[in-house]
This record gives sequence, C-alpha cells and structure tokens, in this order.
Amino acid sequence: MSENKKMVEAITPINEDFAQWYTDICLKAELVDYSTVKGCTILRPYGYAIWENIMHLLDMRFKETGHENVAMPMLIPESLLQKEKDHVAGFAPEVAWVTMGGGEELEERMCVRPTSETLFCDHWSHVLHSYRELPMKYNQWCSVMRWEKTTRPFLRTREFWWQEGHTIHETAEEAIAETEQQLNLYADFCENQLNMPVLKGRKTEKEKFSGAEATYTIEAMMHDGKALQSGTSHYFGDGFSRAFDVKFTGRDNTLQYPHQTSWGMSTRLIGAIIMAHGDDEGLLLPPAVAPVQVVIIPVASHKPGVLEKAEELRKELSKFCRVKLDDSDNSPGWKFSQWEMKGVPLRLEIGPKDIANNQCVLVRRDTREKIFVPLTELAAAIPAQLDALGKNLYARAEENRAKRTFSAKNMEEVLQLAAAENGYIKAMWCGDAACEEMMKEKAGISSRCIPFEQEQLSDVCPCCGKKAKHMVVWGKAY
RNA sequence: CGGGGUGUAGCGCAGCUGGUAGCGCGCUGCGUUCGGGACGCAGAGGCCUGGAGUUCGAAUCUCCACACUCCGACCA
Repeated sequence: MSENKKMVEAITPINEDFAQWYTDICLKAELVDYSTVKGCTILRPYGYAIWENIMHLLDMRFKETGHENVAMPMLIPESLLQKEKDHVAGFAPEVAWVTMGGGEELEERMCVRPTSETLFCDHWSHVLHSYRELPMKYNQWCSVMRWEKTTRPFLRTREFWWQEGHTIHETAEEAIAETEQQLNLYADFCENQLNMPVLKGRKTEKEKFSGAEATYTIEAMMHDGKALQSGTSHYFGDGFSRAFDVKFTGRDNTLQYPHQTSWGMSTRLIGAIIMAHGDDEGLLLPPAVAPVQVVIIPVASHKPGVLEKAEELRKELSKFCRVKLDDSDNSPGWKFSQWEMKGVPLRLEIGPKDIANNQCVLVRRDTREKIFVPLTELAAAIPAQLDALGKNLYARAEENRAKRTFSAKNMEEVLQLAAAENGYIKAMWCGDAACEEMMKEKAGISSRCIPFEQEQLSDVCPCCGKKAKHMVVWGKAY
C-alpha cells in the first residue's frame, strides 16, 4: 500500500471538520457533482438510486393512505402567486422569474415554482363542485426552485427534488387529521426505514410556513448535534380556499370553502442520512434505501471457480436482496474501502478457502464484524444481519440524541448549554416572539419545535419570567 | 448579503524574487498479483478560471469579474 494513495483518497475525519467531512462524502461516495448551473447539484446515479428507493417507499405509503399522483405546471403566473398575501410575502424574495418566451417579452412574468399550493388551488377552483368529490388527496413528485444565497449539497440547493402532497377536505377536523396522519407517516418512515429517530412537534409562528395556520415538523439530530428539519406537514384552514375562491356545495346546499393541507419531504433526507449515520469510513446507508445492500467481493478471483461461484451467489442473493458483484480488476483491499465509502451495509467475501469449506465471510459496515456463514444459510443470515444493522443504526443515533439533549430552567443554564455543545435544549416559553428572538440573539439558537410530548420543566419563561405556555426544544439547525 | 480561503493535467498539489510548466494518485497497454486501499515496465494527458493592465516577455505582479468552499446573516 502506498501512503500517497491513502492520503489522496482519504476523507476529512468526522470529528476534525464536520462540514468538510460532509462535502467529502457527497463527492467521494459519488452521490452528487456540482453543476455549471450555480447553486444547483447533479444527482449522480448512486445518489439518485437512494432517492429512487426513498420515492418508492414513500409513494407506496401515500397510495396506501388514499393519495393520487398528479403533475402540475412548473411555472406560476405572478397573479396566481399574489393571491394569498402571507404566502407571496414568504416566497417572493426567493423565486426565479421567467420574463421572456420565444424571444418576446411575456405579458405577465411567471416564476419557477418554489412550491405548488397556488397551482393546486387554482386547479381545484375549476374542478371542485360538491362535497361528494371531497376529499381530494393529491401528491406530486417534482423539483422546485428557490433562489438560495448559500447552497450545500442536499441540504440547501436552488433546485431540489421532493414530493408535495396537497389535500382538501370537507371539514377542519378531517384536514387536521390528514396533517397529523402524514406527519406520523413521515416519522414512521424515518424511524423504521431510515433508522433515524425524529422529534415530532409544532413550529412556532416565527418558523411556520408562509400562509399556513399551523406547521408540524419532524426534526432529526445529526452527528454533530445540529437539527435538520426532515419533513413538514401544514394545516391551512380555509385561507387559501378563500383567496383562490375554491368552493363546493355542502351537504346543507350552502357554498363552503374546503379545508386544506400540504406536506413534503425532499432530497434533503439524503443529507440527513449522511449526517446521522456516516463515519470516518464514509457513508453508511440504512438497508431499506441502500441501492446495494450486499456487495460480493471475490478474493483471488483469477483462481478457477472463484468468479463462477461469486456469480452464482449473486444470482441466488438477487432473489431476496439488492446485490452487486464487484468483479473489477481492483484489489480486494481497494474494493473493501471503496464500498465502505459508499455505505453498503453488508460485504460478502468469497475466496478459494471459503469455497473449499462451502462458506463465505460476511462483514457488517457498522461494526466491521466478520462472520463465517455456510452458503446454505445465506438466505436467512443476510436479512437478519441487515435488520440487525438497521436497528443498531437507530440505537446509535438515539444514543447520540440522548447524550445531546439537555434541559434548562433559567437563562443562565440556557446560555451555558448553548455555548458548551450542539444539541437540543429543552426550555419553557411564554409564547412571545420577542423571547424567541432573544434566544436567537443571546444564545444563538432557534426553536426547533414545540414537541407533542410536553414536560413541565418550570413555571416561567427563562427570557422574560412570565408564565410559561409551552416547552420548546431549541437548538442550532441546518 | 458580509468576512476568510481556493481556482495550474481527471483528482490532490508544487511552481508565484517574471523567461510559455512539474510531482503523487488516477487513466491506457502488457505482465506479475489478489483474505484491508498491490507491483514492474511502457504510454497518453495541461499551456495555468475569464477579462483588462504593467512588461521585450506573465501561471507568477496589479485591478476587475466569475466560480467553488468555510464561517456568519438571511431563509419557505
């Protein structure tokens, strides 16, 4: 092994410079490449394959809960964006405008969609007539554009890929139930398939979506203790319906406005996966979304029978998992490192000695534990190991979160904790925006959410001393 | 948007007291290897991010622009 090579290929250690480590993983695991288009990244095949798996798993869940996929235009006329005043105030500063078409100035400029509430509402105003047609539960897989000033792969790019669910309902209760159901769906997906514990709660007024009545969120904690909003679900009441004149004839033959929701998850989830599970060896993918769950590495592949056996195993394994045989000319050691970098959960080594013993070596990416498995037992051992690895990822992430979750009763404790280490700081809050602002200014932390699971840490707000209304989880966020 | 850093071969870098470019890895070919990033030999590959200026002459000095990156601010 040459020292130089190691130096060139190595990524920045995770505890030395987390930001640089993150960028290194994105590039060296071949997830993304920077584009000539400023602020935009290219999802490379391996990165897109992760997204495809996420899309597939979520889409199945959406269909199971009665949602239908649709496709809306990519452009939004300015007049449409203007209809809901809070919404336009929130988004107008960061939209891209199209002003020319076919070489001629447009009558009305159009923005590239930053989100599609306005398009869905406009559509519904045309097609909705009766309560019998409700609920309408739509979802769209697409990309959106927001003119961000600072960008980072997956976490914040000008164009990003996502799903946006949009629904309208006859009653507020039904819409609120939908909002909660989708938030729970997201949380379950994160916890059971991405192996990432999340904190469920409501956003404060300051942090909520432009035009929403209430915004719910799931927050995941990254390796460095910062929070990442991993999914949101909004309840709109009938505000948009009124603004866009979406009406239906109710059971009592009166004209009514439907109650609306929207909810979304994006390619940002891939950033969450990287920062929640990755380590000094590189990426570490949850088995549910790993494009390759098992990589087969033949050892001494020039010896007769080795490649043949490896190919035979690949065929066999492909019946129950996503498997890849690396029969390239690289040395086994190189392959080990390469596939660890790419986060493949399980490695299967097969060489002449194994073949003689009718066994192989399985190596787990998370523990690097090597186990000898008889070839006849692979069909049971692989799913079991993938499952155990997923559970371990969850346990490790949860341990990190527990270690970095603190409670503060007064401002001194808040300041001390915020200065010491990244993490969640639980503290009471009076509900005033001024105190939320003060937390940002004095302690450099923002409200992540008002958790559904409340605790009574004290009776007063640590900022102003007035009676506390909620417990808020504060922290630094991506 | 403010502050710092960086733009030279596919990648990472050196060259920066001015005289038209080197190293490591990677890549191509052949051979030997193969249980933690293998080795030998032979090759290919850039004219130095873009623009302006100084100069007989600029990768090198000056100015401007652009891009990426890190830290803040902003952020649906």
